[in-house]
Amino acid sequence: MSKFAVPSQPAVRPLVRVAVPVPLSDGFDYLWTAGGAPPPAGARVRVPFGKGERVGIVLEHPAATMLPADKLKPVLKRIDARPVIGDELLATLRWASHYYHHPIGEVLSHALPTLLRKGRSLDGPIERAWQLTPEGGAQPLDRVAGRAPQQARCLSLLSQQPLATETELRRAGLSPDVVRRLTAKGWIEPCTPDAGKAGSEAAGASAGSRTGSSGEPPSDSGGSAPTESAGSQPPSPDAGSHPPTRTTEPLPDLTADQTRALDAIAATDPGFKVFLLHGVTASGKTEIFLRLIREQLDAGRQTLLLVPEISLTPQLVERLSRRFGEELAILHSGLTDRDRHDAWRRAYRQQARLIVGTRSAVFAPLPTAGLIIVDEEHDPAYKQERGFRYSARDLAVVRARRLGVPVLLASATPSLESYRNALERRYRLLTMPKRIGAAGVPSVRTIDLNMHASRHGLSTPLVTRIDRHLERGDQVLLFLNRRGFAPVLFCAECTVTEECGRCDARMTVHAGSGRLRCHHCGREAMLHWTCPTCGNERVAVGAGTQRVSDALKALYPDRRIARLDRDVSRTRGALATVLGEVERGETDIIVGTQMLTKGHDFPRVTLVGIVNADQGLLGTDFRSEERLAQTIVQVAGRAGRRDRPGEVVIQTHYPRHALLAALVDQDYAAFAKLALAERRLADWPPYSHVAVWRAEAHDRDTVYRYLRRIGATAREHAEDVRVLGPAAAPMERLAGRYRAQLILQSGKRPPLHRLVGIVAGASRAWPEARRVRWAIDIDPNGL
DNA sequence: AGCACGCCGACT
DNA sequence: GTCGGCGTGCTC
Repeated sequence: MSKFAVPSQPAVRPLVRVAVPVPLSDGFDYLWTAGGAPPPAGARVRVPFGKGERVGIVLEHPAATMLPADKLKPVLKRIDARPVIGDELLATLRWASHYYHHPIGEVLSHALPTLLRKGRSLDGPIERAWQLTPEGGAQPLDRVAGRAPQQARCLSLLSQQPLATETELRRAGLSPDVVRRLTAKGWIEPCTPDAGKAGSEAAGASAGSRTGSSGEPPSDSGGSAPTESAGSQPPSPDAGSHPPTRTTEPLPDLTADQTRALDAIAATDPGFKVFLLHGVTASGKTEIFLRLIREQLDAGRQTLLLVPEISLTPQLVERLSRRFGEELAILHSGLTDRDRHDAWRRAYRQQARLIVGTRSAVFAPLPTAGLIIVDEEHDPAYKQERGFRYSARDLAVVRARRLGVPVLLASATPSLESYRNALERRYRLLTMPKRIGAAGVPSVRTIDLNMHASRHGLSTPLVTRIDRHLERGDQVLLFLNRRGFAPVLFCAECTVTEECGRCDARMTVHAGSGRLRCHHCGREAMLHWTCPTCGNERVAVGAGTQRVSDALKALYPDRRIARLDRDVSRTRGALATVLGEVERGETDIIVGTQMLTKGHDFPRVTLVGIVNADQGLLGTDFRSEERLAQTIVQVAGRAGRRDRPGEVVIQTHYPRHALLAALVDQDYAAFAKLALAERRLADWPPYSHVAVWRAEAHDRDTVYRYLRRIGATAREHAEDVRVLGPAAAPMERLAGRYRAQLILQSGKRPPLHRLVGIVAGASRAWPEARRVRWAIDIDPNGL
């Protein structure tokens, strides 16, 4: 009778709590009726959900449920015998779901490649790819053809494309036997399919027709009982032999800085530890990575290397592929579902021991992790800006802690968050202040635009310097973070500029195509120079990359001038073509945007001009100065890498600005300390923690009605949390929607997270919440 | 998020 | 008389 009575049923039917990929709840309870032990946490199951069925992931096995018995449905079937998501990753993802206030089902589905999300089996063959070895490439085809025509055909095929997959070879009518014989001779070798493809795309070559189709049965999804093929299990650390990896090139000698950094890492106790490697451009950070990765491979452990964008780092991928060949797996959004599935499973099966990828690769399976590296850790691309708004860099640290492995954050321009952690000894700071070679640190100076007029973005002193460097036969790089011809189309008569109409933004003039384009929503319109209201001739004010490169062509008709921005790189292969021409010295001046600051090095460039630094100085955001400093230092780092001294000039109306002064007179570390002092005074991150509550709708009132209610509720419950707003987002209208935000700020995380949890829980039931698109952004990149 | 049900306008 | 608009509610 008492509520403490022991349940009379001796055996309760087991329950499983399942994460289903819907933006709701922390899991749905189901019955396990199939007998035997229910699937373990991290394994996929197919469950009835609403009218249909979904693939979910088992979270736990609760002893009891709040749900009335008549609502409980049984699990339809088990998909995996073993977890697809191991305990460590599952725990990290549950933590992330909580920390970023995002539903667990969606968080978990982010961690899996599409095919696994849909229920595709873990088992099944992984397609291999083959490429020519140098010896294979050197074989005279006609001689081979005399004795082994099939082998010759295979060699010929592989000389026409960088690699071929098993399917492609089979389609070409080449038997596995031919492939085996050629491998035995050392004329061809297996390689990483995705690496070769990334490389070949970067080289402008077509990767051919290998999409979608596969040699695997198309629908083994969720089918029969899971097979127990050995390959699908996470093997013990030393299962299988370590395939020999190619080291065709001798290891380069280390600089004193590199040796010191590596020694410092080697000298620390094993286990979790965060290193911040602050190495100036060209100080040889990559070689540090390579040595550390090699060490892990030799110990049979996996390394995860995160990079901001694969497509911009073909050089790195190529270098990794050369050194680590078959042990490399690449994960990024540009892969086909099929390739991603394969790469993911190679990591899961430990056939891949080096996993390189962008943001979402932080969720890669790492059954024998030994090290995590985050390259360019300051890069905003690590933050996902929609849906599940996580920071891959921060999650890398969280994951490393749980894995008990070291994590290396590296950058020439560390984020202020990481830098502060290093200064306060929570992270171990490793510095590499010197460049490899004799080039030394470039000289940096400003050009005061108040004293020197600029035409088409170019001031006389800048042009003078360009002259000098060109005459010496050197290359010039001009950086301008603005595409198109001009950002403003202005009528002097009406004093009116052409606006987007859907956004609070001006239309950018694209003179080449004779169009106006909104860079925020993509809207396009015809470009008419005559003003529609008064008929006056309008003028283009300001300069974009197109205008600057046009002006340079007029100024230097005999020089080869190239432009690189998103407009150019949209054309397939154009990025690689332009970069290749610059690299080979076939270009004299390269003008471009952000794209130039990432990944690629330009060894012949001796002058870097920053056409306009002022946009960043006038930014509204607490992070805009940090971003500008990072951009300037990164682009400056492209100059004079080898034996030639580099020169950097910055055009600005604010040459006395303290930030620029710090960068000109000293270095990034000096800037960072200055910027941190300002952040502390203003109580911005990393000295406070911020969550932004964003909302948007077609109607302005709807947005504010919602956010005012969020604000009121937040203020009601706020303890140690400041609630600011609601206020308009920096661009209030974007693509026809009104956007506003509420800022929650606190010196401590726990009260902030508690408050966000309370308000989020309450607000989900409000009718106001249904009328807006809303999101909670923890640790926002910007406001 | 999907997907249903449900109650009010312009069409064959 | 129907097709279909999206408001509201539900998913173990």
